[in-house]
Amino acid sequence: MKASDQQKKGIADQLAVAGVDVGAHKKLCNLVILRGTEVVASISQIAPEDLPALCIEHGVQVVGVDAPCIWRKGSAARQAERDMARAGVSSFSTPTEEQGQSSRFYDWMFFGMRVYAALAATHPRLQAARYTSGSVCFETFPHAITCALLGADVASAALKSTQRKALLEALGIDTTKLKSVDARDAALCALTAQFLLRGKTRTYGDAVGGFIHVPEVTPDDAVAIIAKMGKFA
DNA sequence: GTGGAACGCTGTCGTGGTTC
DNA sequence: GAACCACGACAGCGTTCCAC
Repeated sequence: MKASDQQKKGIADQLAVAGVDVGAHKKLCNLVILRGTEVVASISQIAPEDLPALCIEHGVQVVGVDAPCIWRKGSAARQAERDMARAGVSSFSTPTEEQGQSSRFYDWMFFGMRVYAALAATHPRLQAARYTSGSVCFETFPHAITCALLGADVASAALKSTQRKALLEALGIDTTKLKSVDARDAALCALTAQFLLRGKTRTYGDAVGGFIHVPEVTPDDAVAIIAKMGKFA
């Protein structure tokens, strides 16, 4: 690792970052706050409107959110989703707002929009491909993060429960505070926030359809992570 | 009783194979 | 080559089962 990268990593590890996994009426949101590899907080069933105060209380710099930041416009999929499909990363297809209103199945997406709206005053959505400074939130999602860290051919949504837990542990994060799959997904979002602070993220999409940020690692790093995961990779 | 894991469901997209 | 269909992928939800 270059000296400048070491310095960025050190700064990123000192700052608190957060990940939010968005559910609907019953589950609400899961919030996980990381500082370095330490899980500072893991809180479940939080209303979107309560997130800013918790982020400020813990000095959170960047928030990764597991929910679409923008509805689809027209019949074509969002640019970010098309980009990921070309890269071999399957993703959930964001509907139009009208489609979202037609089924309760999409209630969780409206909760996601509430998360971005609630954070707008303290952590406005990053609307550029690269992070420069300040407190922001950004869109990401666990399967894409897993694909980015392990490779699309290794990551499996079917094994998400065990594989994502093993991935977090391979990266040195204590998962004992992360009781549910949702908490672990939020932790992966927080982890991506650390990569964003270091300038080590890959970005899919455009300003119109919104950006999706995922970690960027070297092939050697991916091999090392997979080796640490053992049978779960 | 509580919490975690597993499973099937919904809705849409992209891919690959088959048919015309 | 174009059109069609089947399949597998993702997300969250609800239910069921099992371990503690």
